[in-house]
Amino acid sequence: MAATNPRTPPKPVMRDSLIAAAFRLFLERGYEQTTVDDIVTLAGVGRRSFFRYFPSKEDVVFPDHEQCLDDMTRFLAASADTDDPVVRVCDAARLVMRMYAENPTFSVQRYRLTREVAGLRTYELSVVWRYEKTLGDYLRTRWADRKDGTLRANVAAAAVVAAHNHALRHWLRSGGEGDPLEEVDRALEFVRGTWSPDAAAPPAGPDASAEGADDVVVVITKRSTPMWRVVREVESSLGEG
Amino acid sequence: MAATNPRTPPKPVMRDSLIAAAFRLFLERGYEQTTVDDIVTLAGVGRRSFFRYFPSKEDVVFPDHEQCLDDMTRFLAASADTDDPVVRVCDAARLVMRMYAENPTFSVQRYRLTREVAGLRTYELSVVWRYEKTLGDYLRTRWADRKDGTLRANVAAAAVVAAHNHALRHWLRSGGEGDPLEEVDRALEFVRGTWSPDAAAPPAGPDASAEGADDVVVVITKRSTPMWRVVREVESSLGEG
DNA sequence: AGAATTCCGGCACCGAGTGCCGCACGGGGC
DNA sequence: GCCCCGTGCGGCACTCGGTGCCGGAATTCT
Repeated sequence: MAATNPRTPPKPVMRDSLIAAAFRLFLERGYEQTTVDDIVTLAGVGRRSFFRYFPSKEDVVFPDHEQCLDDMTRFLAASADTDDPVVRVCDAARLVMRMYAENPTFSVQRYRLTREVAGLRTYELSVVWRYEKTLGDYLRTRWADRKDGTLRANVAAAAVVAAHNHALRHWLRSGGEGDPLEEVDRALEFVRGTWSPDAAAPPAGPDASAEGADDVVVVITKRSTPMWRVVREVESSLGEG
Repeated sequence: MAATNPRTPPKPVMRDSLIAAAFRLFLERGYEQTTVDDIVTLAGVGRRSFFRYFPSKEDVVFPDHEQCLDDMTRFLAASADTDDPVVRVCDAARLVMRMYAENPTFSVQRYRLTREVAGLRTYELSVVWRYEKTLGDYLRTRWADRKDGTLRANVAAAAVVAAHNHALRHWLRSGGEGDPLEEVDRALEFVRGTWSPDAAAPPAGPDASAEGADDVVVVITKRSTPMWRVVREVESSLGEG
């Protein structure tokens, strides 16, 4: 071995070396076949230090999500009230995709792990849930005055997360080829266009948005139709303005 | 609890007594403060038997989800191709809500546990994910010919699950008062009306099943909506016929 | 330099989960 | 009656993730 580098710029040297050692072992012999003792032995540190930097063995697989979640929270907190909430939330989702895109090989390797190991998959689920909750909380406050605002917020957050994950997984399955940002844009556009028709993207002129409050309900019935149901549909949709 | 379910071929005596003992201890001294040894001691059985009936300590908190997931899978597999996929998926979500509604007190107690204990929350997340995946798989096969079918399926499944959870959590937070089925119907109606405009239909539609070909397309758009988008939705939904 | 704080390693310990073995059933078969 | 065999249960003994605690070394402050 060459002489150790005397330059140690920041402080997270041990943290990074633990991540490196962990992934080396995870990829070559599997996650569950690797014990924490194996990791700390390879990294040349004490076992106790591992749990100082990572609260659990699973956390070492997702070392950057905590930071990304902070970024998203700050991003949403810094949004103006004039912005379209849905657009803002889509941009927040793009933040996550950008994090994945920064290290394609690392992201792909991690994806292979999470696909095989059930424990890592559930851990990733909990991370995704925190993202979704962050988006949902933001939408909830923005739509606090709206009737069914919380329901709308929950569903919208779930749809955005689902679209993001769709694009992300497709990109990861391809091995990190192509531009994931482009893919997630397509998916989010689909969500925004299909789910939330207000403030459509392509035409920048949303008519009757200022103080109109005039709901437009279009009912198209083809052939014979049980009218009682159509009436109920219209009534229920008019009931929530 | 009286013996209710006749569909239990094996002898669930020990299993039920383990569940009862576990919840007694969980509710009186907390989940993490209760060890598996405490449970088996109270139940009067050996420690090894616990893990014969429940693969992990968390599984004892969700003893009925496995059965419910099977029910949902069978329900979707038994659906005719003429059914509206979205309606079918909403009915599948109702199945889950019905399971919760069968034992309100038990559901509320479990809800309190999952709210406090982080480990149980992530476990519940993994269960919800399996439901969502089941719904998504079904929609994916139904929309295989559609452009962006998988994206549509993922987002729709996520929206349905989010709406279901919204109604469920609201009902659980109220302590199990009122009719949760009614609440989930409202929430699912919102999703179907807002997200998927094609073919609004009653859950048990007696019409349109005899000789078919009488498609009813109802498009409801809230607020002012760019008409080109409505037209596009109608056209695409008519193209499937 | 001396003191205080922080960082690290090495225990000892707890609890979840597993493999293995022995035992007590219970039911045929003869 | 006996023996045989499959099954369900209990009781180890063990691994491994995770935590509390303490002593020592490195670093920083004054």
